[in-house]
Amino acid sequence: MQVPIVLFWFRRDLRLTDNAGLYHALTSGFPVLPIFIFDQEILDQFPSGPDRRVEFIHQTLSGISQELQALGSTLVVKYGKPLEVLQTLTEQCEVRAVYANHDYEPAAIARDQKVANFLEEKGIAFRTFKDQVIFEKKEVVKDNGTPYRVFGAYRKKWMSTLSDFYLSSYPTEKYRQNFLQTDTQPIPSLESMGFTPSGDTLFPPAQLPETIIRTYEFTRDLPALAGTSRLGLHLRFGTVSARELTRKAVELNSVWLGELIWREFFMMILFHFPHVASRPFNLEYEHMAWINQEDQFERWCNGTTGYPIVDAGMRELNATGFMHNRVRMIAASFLVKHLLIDYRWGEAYFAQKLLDYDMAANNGNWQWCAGTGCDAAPYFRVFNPETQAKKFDKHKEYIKKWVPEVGTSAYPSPMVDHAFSRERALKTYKAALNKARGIAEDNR
DNA sequence: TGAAATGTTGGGGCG
DNA sequence: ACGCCCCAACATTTC
Repeated sequence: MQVPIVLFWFRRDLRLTDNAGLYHALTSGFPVLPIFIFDQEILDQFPSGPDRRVEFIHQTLSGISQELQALGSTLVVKYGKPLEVLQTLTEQCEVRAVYANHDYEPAAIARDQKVANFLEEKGIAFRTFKDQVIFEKKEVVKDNGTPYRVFGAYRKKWMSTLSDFYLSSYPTEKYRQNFLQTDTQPIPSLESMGFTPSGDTLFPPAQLPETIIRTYEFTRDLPALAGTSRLGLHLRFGTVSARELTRKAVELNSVWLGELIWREFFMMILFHFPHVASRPFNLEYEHMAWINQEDQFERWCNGTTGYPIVDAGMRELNATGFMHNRVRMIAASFLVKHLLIDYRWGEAYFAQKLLDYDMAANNGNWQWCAGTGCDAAPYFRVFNPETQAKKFDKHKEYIKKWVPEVGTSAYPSPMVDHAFSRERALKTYKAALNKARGIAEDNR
């Protein structure tokens, strides 16, 4: 004898509070069975060994599972292909609907389309909701209905569209009794999915550091300070609510609010221009004659370029899965402009290493640095790594933390000359544009 | 959310 | 006294 239920499918929204899709599931009139699927096809591409992001998800799911257990319910966690897992579950249980939150990355959209087709065949509703952003898709577009390409204009419209309506929380905790009452199910171990625990179970806290946010614009560029929120990881996996953060940002600091709007800007860009996932937003830069020298890329990855601020950043990334935002810009600019290595190489490296990796933000910011992106830094803006270090790490506190041998014979000399590299970058970018425009004229 | 090159201004030394 | 030069400081332009 089976009771009809609905599923809530956790993806990038790993929290029980203020969760749009979960709220709608809990108020559907049917008991809710929450599920999470470790996507085997994605995880199998990852190298075996420790993976901090998988561990973070695993740890978070354990917490959710315990909370549900205390309510007499459970979280069902599976390791497999989403479609197959859903097929099995819909055979085992009488599922009336599947609830989830919107996911905007191209691969996620394709996955959800397949799931939607399957569920439709079975006569099961697939109900999805906006949750990870304040405004999605076409909610903030120009008056003529086309997407913005300039951040300042987008922000203005975003701000004028904002109202309390968009920021109010979904009171999921009021409906906790609507989880399906059932026995606890175990969560697959990291080992069973091909990973080994790293032994480091510490992650940045999911609370907004109010003091840091209040003074954000005065401290955000100083990598030696803890002057940034470090909430990227939590925004990525939905362990904080975007609505709650935005409410606080409105209250505390419009500059920091701007960072949240940048996040939505790049998500909007990826949604409307999915080609950016693999190609430059500005297609003229497909004509860039990247040098792409592997041994140079390796030195950048390892943090042995001979430019201390770049090396400090890369070593921080390699050691912790985090890099301070100012240093991300300097390191990215160096790879792209000084070494003339395709921004996609750097993008892929950050994707592999960053705990807070988010496709839209990573892609948007790399393209911003490379000058290939939407409303990007102009190509001729070339960071001087030494000037940047003097400005933002005057006393070399950050540099010495990550590059202790700086100033000794153990530290390499600069792998490329700044003045030379700068000139070379300017010439190469200009040549790419000339080529693109020449071809465009031929086609007329 | 640059940096470098070039241009302008104005104070002070000096003949 | 005055013009000239130097050059730092600041502003503008260019990449």
